[in-house]
Amino acid sequence: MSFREERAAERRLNIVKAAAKLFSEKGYHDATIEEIARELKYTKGSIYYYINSKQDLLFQCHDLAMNLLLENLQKIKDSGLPPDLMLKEVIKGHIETLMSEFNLITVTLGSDYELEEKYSEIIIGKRDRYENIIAGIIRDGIKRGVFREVPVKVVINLIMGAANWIGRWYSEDGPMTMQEISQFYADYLVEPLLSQNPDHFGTKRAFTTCPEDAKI
Amino acid sequence: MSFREERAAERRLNIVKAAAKLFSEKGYHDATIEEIARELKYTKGSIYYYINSKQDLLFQCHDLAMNLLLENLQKIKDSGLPPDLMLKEVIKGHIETLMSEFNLITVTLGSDYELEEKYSEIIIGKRDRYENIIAGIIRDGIKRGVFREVPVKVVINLIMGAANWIGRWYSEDGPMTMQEISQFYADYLVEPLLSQNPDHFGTKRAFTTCPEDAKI
Amino acid sequence: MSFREERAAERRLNIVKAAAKLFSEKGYHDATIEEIARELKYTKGSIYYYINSKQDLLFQCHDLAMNLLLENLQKIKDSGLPPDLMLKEVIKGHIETLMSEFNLITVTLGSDYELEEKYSEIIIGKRDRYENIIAGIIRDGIKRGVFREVPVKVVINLIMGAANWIGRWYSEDGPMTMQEISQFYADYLVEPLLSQNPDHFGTKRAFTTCPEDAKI
Amino acid sequence: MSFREERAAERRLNIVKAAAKLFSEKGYHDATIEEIARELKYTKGSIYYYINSKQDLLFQCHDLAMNLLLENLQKIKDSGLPPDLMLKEVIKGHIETLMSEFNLITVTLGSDYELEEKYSEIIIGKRDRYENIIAGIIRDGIKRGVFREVPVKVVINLIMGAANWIGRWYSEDGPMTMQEISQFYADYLVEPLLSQNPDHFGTKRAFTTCPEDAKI
DNA sequence: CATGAATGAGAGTTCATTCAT
DNA sequence: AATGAATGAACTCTCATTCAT
Repeated sequence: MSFREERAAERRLNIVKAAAKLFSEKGYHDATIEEIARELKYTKGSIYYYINSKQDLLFQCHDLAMNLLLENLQKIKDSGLPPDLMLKEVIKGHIETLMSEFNLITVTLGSDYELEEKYSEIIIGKRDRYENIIAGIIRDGIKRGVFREVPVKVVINLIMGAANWIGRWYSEDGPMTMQEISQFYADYLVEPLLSQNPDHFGTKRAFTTCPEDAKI
Repeated sequence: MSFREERAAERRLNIVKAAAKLFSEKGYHDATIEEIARELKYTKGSIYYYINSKQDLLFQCHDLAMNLLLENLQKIKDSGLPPDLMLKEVIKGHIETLMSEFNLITVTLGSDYELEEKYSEIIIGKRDRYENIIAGIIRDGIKRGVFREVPVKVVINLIMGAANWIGRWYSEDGPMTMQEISQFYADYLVEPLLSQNPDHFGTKRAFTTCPEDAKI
Repeated sequence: MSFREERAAERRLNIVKAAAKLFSEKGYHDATIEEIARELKYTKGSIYYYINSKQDLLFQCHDLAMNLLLENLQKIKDSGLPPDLMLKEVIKGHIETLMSEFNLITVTLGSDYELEEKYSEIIIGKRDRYENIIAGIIRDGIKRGVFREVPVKVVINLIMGAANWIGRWYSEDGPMTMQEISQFYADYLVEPLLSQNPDHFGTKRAFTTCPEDAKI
Repeated sequence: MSFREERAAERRLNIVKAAAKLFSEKGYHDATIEEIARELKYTKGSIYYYINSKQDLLFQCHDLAMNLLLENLQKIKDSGLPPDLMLKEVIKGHIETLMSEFNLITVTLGSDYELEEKYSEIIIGKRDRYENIIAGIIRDGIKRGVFREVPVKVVINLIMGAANWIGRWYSEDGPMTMQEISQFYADYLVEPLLSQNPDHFGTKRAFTTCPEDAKI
């Protein structure tokens, strides 16, 4: 990549981040190209030298966010931890990526309908990959007897929902740090998955048995 | 209420529901008043005979949704069930209200920034009331030794996040019915709260101890 | 006129007066039929039983005002006073009618363009009649040597302008009463017209001689 | 000011003048932005590149007009003429500015209520300044014995009213030129103010004595 | 590269007017 | 005689996008 291309790439990234910030603050529609430009001390016209359209900008936010999440997930998957600890790391990593790249991810977790189909297909593809990797970890845990039999996809959605919601209420001024919260979430959300060994104590678990065909 | 007033009220409700449907499908901004009107075979102008503004319509969606949730919650609170069962009912009730009035709630759970301050104040007030009632139930459970000591608000947010996310992925064609899902969520999300009696078995719970000042 | 017709006529008049009030307060465009109706505790629909259109209402304000002015003028013209005193009475009468029917006249003196041609023709006709009567008085004064030779129409416009403007600034709380003001205006505006007898004193009047063809 | 800024400023001025023309012809409400654009062969959208709102446009008309009047007044005030001649110049200058910037001033003299408060405050401020300067001239004349004792503010309003009305009736095809008219007005309106020396001739002035507390 | 300028499609909103009841 | 309901035409304003310079 030549010097010029590099500089252009850097600017493009800045624009995406500025867009993410504004999209996340005011929503896709209420953030105008003008504002994004102003944020970077560009003019409206200049922005269009680097981007194709506002949609494109939104897509790039989504894409960047998914890439970050996937990258983080891959690292954890390669760590060789046992399934329960690995899943906890996944949850913690998800939450921490989420909060460290707040704007970016807020955009991603915002409504879907804003993204045109040709873009949304790509993003949905990555999201599926993300969830499938996690599903793999859980299924592995089940196979190895660490986790109970559960409807895997449902559990993933439950976990993702809980985690994704954090951006809605978390405040730095609250009594818990981000690390404490992510740890708490990880513990809270993995616990019900654990298959407590019936040999050791006769716990009657509250969970209804999972319908056979729901073990997705 | 006279016959005419009744009919007017009914129409107003229809308009709110149609708006909710479109807001939920395409987002607040992309749904136009014209479309809402078309949905009901009204003209754009006629809509304005019943409403004050598009914002007003959005507010009414939010308000209606919160009222439904509060109403349902109140019933459960008055049921006299023990805390763990009551909390499960709360979760099930939340999810089922959510899914039975899908459009309405999808709107509500969408981005906040769309609602102007004068409206959002009211909605936030109701949301706080809702969460405070649930907090009361959990605190009661803790006091009675049914639940462990936990950061109450964090738990509520965790639960709400998990539950609210369902609208994003649930499909009627999936392998689990709404009832099965809500039951599963209730069980899954209440389980980590239960204080398992240490006399009966020496379970080592995974939870980190909750920071003293976070026991909100 | 039957009882019914009489009542209808009365209502029509009330509507015109309410309209005048609002037109005068907020201007023709910013006053809505709805407001006019509300003022009278009617509904928008009912108003249309009595009037044809908003324009019609505006026209009736104009017409009513002109009739009042003409009526008053006629009385003075018939009084047989000498020209200078008569002109003073005209000015005082004009101002007092103007201020006693404040709303009505404010409307009339507002911009013309609001009145559609078919209506404005009628009003302009009456205005011309009004001015012609006054012109007659002045010309008579000139003929009788009481007034100097002046461009009559210009003088009338000067006088009307000064008088009509009063509505813009007069406040009941001011130091002068309406009567004092109208008297002051009458004196001030007639004085320069008086032909001071050159036999008695050699006043060099400031007035340039009036161009012959301007003695309209 | 760069070349570009200069051109932009010029366009803005053109837009204001075009707006003034249409406002003056059809009234603020009946003149549409579309028409203003058409007048300048712009598109509706382009107009909004230069202005903020229609109100803004109206305000700028008012403001420009007041600035012209104030500028003109200042020049006369600095001329060092004796009070009577100075006042005549003021009247002539007022009328001539008025007629040379006909559209602009017609807008200004039109109804007030059209201007929103935040704007009207500014304009009223300037109008007050204008009237106060004239009041100063008259008071000076009174102090120096050139003018009689009169209620100053009332006289100013009388004069302004007479002058402002000219726009309503003046036609270039009439028998008097603008200069002749403005001279006539100046003479006519100043004459009753002059304190004719009672030593030279025993004129009995028609004026009622001015109420003591009205000598504002 | 950058930008001022221009555009046009469309959105929300208002309101005089009509009409069935 | 009165009114709730409905309508449609018009208007202001916004903004993503384009383009000449």
